[in-house]
Amino acid sequence: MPELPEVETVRAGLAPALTNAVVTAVDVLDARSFKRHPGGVEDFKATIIGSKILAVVRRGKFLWMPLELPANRSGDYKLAMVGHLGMSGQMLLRTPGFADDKLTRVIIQARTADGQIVEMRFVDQRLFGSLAIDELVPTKDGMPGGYSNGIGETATGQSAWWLNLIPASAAHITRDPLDVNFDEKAVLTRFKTKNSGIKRVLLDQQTLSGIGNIYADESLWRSQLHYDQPAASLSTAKAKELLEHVREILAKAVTEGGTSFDEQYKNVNGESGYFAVSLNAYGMTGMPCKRCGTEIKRENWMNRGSHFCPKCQKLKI
DNA sequence: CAATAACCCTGGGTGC
DNA sequence: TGCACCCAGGGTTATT
Repeated sequence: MPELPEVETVRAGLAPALTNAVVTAVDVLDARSFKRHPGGVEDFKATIIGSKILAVVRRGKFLWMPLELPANRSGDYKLAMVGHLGMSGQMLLRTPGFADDKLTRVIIQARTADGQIVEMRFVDQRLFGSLAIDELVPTKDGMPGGYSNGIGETATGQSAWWLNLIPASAAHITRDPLDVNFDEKAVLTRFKTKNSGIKRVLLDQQTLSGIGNIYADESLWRSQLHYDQPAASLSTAKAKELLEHVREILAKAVTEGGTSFDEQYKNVNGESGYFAVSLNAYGMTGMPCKRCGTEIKRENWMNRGSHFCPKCQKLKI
C-alpha cells in the first residue's frame, strides 16, 4: 500500500523526467481512474494536453503537478494535475513502445525538457487511485504546499507562483511528519482531544498525513504502544517519542525506496523497494518479536489487520 | 463536532 | 483446469 515513503519514491522518480515536460497526448484505457475529476475524461484531456508540468509536489500521500497552460487559454487559472495512488496505484516512466504494463489505466505522453518523448503509465489494480485536474488554492499557513525538488525557486531566486498553493481537494490534508513546516505542537494538542485508539489517530490524514497501515504498525511496535490505546491517554513525552519514531521510520523507508510487500508497489522503473526487510510488525504474524521473542499477533481491526507484539504492546488503562 | 460505519473496487492466490 | 472465495485497505461520504 503506497504510504508516504512509497509516494515520495514515486515523486522523486517522476520529477527529473517530468519537470518542464509538455503533455502531448493522453490515452485513457479505463475512465474509472478519473472518477475524482468532475469534468470527466474529455475535460481532463482538453486541459492537460499542451500544458507544461512545472514540478512534482507531494504532501502525505497526495501528489500534484502544477501546470502552465498554453498561452491561448491560460487566463487566471491556477491548475494542477492531482494524483493519488490509493491502494495499488503505480506511476511508471516508460519510453513509447516499451512492453505493455499489466493493468495500465491511463498513459500520459510528454515531451521532456530535452526533447525526449516519455510515457507516464498510471497502473492501478484496485482502482482506488485517481487522476484529476484541480484548482490550486493558498495553503492555510501560507507556507509551501508540500515537498518538491528545489523548493520551487526560479533561477532568479523568486518563488514559483505555485509554491504556496495546494490543490483544493487536498487542502484539508495536514502536513506530514517529514514536512519542514510540520506543526508538531498542533498534532500533540490534537492527540489530547482524541479518545480514539492511537492507531486510528495516526491514520487520520487530518491529524497528520502520510501514514498507512504498514508504518502505523511499525511506529507503534517501536514505541511499544497498543493500537487501541486512547490517543488522549498518552503523556506528552510519550506522544513526542511516538512522533520521533514515526519520523525515523518514514525517513529510513524513504532511503530504502519504500516497502514492497506484494506486486502492488513499484517505483517509476517498476522496481520494488527494500524496506520490507526492516519490518518488525507488519506482515510478521507468527514470527518472534525482535525485542522479546513473543509471537507477533495479527488482529482484525477496522476492516484491516493490526500487527503487534502482545507482550510489549499491552493496552494500559 | 467527534466517532464510527459503509462503500468503493479488482485480480492474484488458494483450496477443492 | 475451472471456479468460488478470500484478501489487501485509503479516502470520502453518510450516519449515529
